[in-house]
Amino acid sequence: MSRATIFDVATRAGVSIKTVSRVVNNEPNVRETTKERVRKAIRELNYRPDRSARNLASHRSHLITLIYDDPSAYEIPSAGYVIRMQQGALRACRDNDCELLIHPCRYQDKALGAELKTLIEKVRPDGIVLAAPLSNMPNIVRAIGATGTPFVRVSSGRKKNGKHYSVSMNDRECSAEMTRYLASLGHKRIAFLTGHPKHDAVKNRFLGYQDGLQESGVSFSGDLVEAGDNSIRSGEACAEKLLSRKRRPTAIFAANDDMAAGVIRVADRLGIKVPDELSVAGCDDIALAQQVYPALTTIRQPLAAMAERAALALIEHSRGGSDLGGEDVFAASMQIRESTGPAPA
Amino acid sequence: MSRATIFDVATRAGVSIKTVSRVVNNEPNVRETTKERVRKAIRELNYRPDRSARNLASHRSHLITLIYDDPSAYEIPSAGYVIRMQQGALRACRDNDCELLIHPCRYQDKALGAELKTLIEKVRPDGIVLAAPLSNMPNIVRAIGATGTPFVRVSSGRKKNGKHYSVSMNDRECSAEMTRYLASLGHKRIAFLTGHPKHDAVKNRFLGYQDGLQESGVSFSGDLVEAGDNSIRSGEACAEKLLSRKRRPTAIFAANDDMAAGVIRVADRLGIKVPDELSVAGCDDIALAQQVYPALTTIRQPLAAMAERAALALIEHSRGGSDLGGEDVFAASMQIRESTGPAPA
DNA sequence: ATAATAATTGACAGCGCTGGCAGAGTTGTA
DNA sequence: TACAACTCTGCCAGCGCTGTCAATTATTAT
Repeated sequence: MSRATIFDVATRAGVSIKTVSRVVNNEPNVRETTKERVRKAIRELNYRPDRSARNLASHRSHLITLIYDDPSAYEIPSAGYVIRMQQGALRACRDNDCELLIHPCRYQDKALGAELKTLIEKVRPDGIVLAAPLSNMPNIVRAIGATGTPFVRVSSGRKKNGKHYSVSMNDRECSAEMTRYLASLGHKRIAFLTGHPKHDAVKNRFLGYQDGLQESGVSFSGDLVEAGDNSIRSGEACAEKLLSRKRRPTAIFAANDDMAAGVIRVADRLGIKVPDELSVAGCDDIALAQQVYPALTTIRQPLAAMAERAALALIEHSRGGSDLGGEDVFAASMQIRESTGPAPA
Repeated sequence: MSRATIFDVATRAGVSIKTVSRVVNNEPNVRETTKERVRKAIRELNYRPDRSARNLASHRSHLITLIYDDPSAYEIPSAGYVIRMQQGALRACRDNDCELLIHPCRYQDKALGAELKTLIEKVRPDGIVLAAPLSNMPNIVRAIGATGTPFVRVSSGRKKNGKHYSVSMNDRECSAEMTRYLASLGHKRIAFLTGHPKHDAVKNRFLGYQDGLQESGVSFSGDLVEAGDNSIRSGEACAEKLLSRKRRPTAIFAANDDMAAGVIRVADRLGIKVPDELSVAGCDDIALAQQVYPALTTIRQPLAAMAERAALALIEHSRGGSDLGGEDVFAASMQIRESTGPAPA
């Protein structure tokens, strides 16, 4: 026996297929008793609307696409970043009768704009969630915008761009908070490791660091800033420079967790006790943060919640709801663990 | 101007829509000159077939669903496992005009069978890739089988089950190889850390360890086996027991990388040099394996390739191709890094 | 050359659902 | 009581494509 169609349900409930459609889609103006009769028939026949037919007739795909830079392409550990985004976006989709399509890609790819354009034309999703760092790349944003498909940018760094709705994080404020926290522990020489210059979020963190110093009455010194590139290795390199000085810093705040892990590793090699002689803080709260010893004090991004909000906005928009505009800012939260402590006397 | 339909293409090429359909779907029996004319029209109109219409008419969804246990549910680091599976499955889909739907879930969930059944009835994918450990759970396999949707089990441990096609790994052989490798370095006291008893793959590794010992002429001793549960903590606990003995092992082979990382951490604390005084080997080659110091010798699973094969088989099957049956076994590969070396004199 | 066969093309009926609109039934109001 | 203003329901025309099958044309065998 083949699967039940809307016609079977209508027949069994003694109504027209249109009425069944109304019940299935929660449209108004159906008498409660009728509704109940239809629901009963649906249950009895185990009826499930056919997605293709529904999509064809309604001109909606019920598909949201999550586009992100593929971490496995570089064997970097931030797979967790992706998983958490997926989790949030999926939550929104599952709650709203949509499906999520994922599209990992490589931000360095010269032809990425064209690739995404083709993808979008093929799939025709109702909306697109564009994750950082792609969300901060003007050519990508432009390519997607050109397709006319609604999209939401999710980025850790805020960026003034009134044209598109975006979901972002208070990166700068949070870095300032972390800096103030370190200062409140008595640290005076707080170093900062900047990250990859192409990565916007990381710039905001540096600004936040400067804010925090100022707010704490600690003067900024360029000597205490080393430039990394987000990798563990670069964190090690920076740490070696900083920790081999006569007056070394008592705290190091890295723009991401990988570099912070590198700092911890170097401190260990040099016999510098963390946190007794050196406090180390990171940013991102990747899985590694809890795997290093001592566990890393860091900043946790509400990635899942951000992606969920983004997907939700798109779904509502596709239902003919609200316009997509403005910006939603999520608050990151400090995760104080074992790698930070009072400044040494 | 709205998007071009098959009708527009047909008109422009001066053929019937059916012929356009033939060209688009690579059906045989279309004259080359006609084909070229149609292709030209397609290019000029930037025509893309409508997925919904096509799916509706062809009774295929062009959707493959990847079902897996959600790592982010436990904050465990093996997000990389999922990412690699996704990558492989996506490759197959992208190459074959299909899309991938992901469905993370929790294997402990009592109602998981029902959840999956609902999902499948709603989405009606052309096929399902079922990842370990779900692929080894009889009730899940049964629930999915009951829907009638073709599925492929992907598991690291082999399992005799003639009924369904499955893609698996030579876990046991590979563990034996690793054990022989350690023995060949002169190690006589090679300890093994078993993993979570519910995790099938891990059992095979223990068997492989025993095989390897035997093949190397090293006698097995229950004293050298400690029971962990796959976590870093349990690896630490096991290592503490093993390394505090009067005659401690000179090599420790852990059933997964997390536990191996725990061993390295303990060795470090106890001042035991790795690999000079102790060789450590793991299994899985998660990102952490390269982040610990020294980098971990381990076994790399061809996860992406396995998932790709699985998805490919499903796609071919959905095209009316081959039956799904039997088993494909993939070979894992040893990754020899810095954590293993000659046995101390 | 002619019949038989194969290759190529087209006509058309759906696939299962939603949107628009009209008709029927109800309630409210003067 | 009559009429307007709702609320509820059904009819039907697609949505854009594929499957089936018949028609037409090219090729090969006799």
